[in-house]
Amino acid sequence: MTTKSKTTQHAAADVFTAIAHPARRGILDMLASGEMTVTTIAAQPFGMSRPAVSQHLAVLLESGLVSMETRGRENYYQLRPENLNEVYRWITHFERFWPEKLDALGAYLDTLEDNPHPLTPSPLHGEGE
Amino acid sequence: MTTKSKTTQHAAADVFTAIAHPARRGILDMLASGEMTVTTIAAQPFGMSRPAVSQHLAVLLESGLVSMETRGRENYYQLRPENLNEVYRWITHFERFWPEKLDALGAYLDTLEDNPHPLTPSPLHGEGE
DNA sequence: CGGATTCGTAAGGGATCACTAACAAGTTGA
DNA sequence: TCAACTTGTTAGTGATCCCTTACGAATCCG
Repeated sequence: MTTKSKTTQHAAADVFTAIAHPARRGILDMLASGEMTVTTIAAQPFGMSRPAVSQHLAVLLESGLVSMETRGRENYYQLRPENLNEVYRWITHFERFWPEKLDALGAYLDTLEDNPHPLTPSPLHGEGE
Repeated sequence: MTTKSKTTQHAAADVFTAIAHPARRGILDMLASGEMTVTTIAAQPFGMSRPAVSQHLAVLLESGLVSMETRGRENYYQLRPENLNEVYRWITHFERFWPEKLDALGAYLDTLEDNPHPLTPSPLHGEGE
C-alpha cells in the first residue's frame, strides 16, 4: 500500500534526491565494496553520528538504491545498483551529444528492469515525466 | 569567477543538487532541443512563474550545466552537457556491476572536458516519449 | 537472567530551499 | 524620446532538510 509516512523525514523516494547528498553517495561508494552494517559505515570518518547514517540509509532504502537484510541483531545493507538506472536513463537522454555506445547499455539496463533480482521489492518506478 | 553570494538563494554549485529538482531536469530536457530564452521556457506548463524559472536557471548556470548568451535584450540559455560528466563519472564508478562499455565513454567525456566543441542542437527532433 | 550491543525512531532546532510578488535595469522599435 | 518588452534580483513566507540527543526494542554472550 505504499505506506506514506515511514520515516518522518521525507515523503518521496526520488532517486535523484537520494544521490544529491554527498554523504549518501559516500555510503553507496562504501556499499560497492560489499554489504555492511550501520556501525561499520558510521565508523568511517563521515563526520556524523550513527543515527544520521541510519537516516541516510532510510532514504536510500526507500529510494530502492539499497536493500537491507537483518541477520541476528545486525542489519546488513547491500547496494542495489539496478535502481540507479533511472538516473542513467535520464543522462542517456542526452546521448545525441555523445557517442552512441550509450544506447547498448541503455538496452541492457532495460532488460534489468524487466527481470530484476528476486530480492528487489520493486517499489514502483512511477513518477511519470 | 566563482562568486559565492551571487543569487542569495544557494551557495554551492553542486551538479548532483542541480539535477535533483524535477523542474531543473525538465528545463535541461527542453534545452536539449536547442537554446531558449527564459520566456520560452516559462511558457511551458511548468506550473511556476518566470522568476522561479529564472532562479532555477541561475542554479543550473552556476553548476555549469547551462551557459547563457545575451543577444540584444534576450538571454539565450544553452545546454552544456559536458558538465554532466561528473554525474556520469560517479555512476560509472559502479560499472563493475554493469557491462564494461561504460569505460570508453567515460574516456571520451574526459576529452570533451578539455575540448568543449560547440554543441549541435537538433531543432525540434520530437524527442517525446 | 542481566549487561552490553546494535539498531531504528521521535523530538527539537538550525539551516537551506522554493516560490510569489514587487522592483530596477537594459533593449527594441516607432 | 517614450512606451513596451525581457530579464535578473530582492524581500518575505512556508516548507523541507539535516543533524544531534534521547529513548525503546531486539539480540548476543557470559
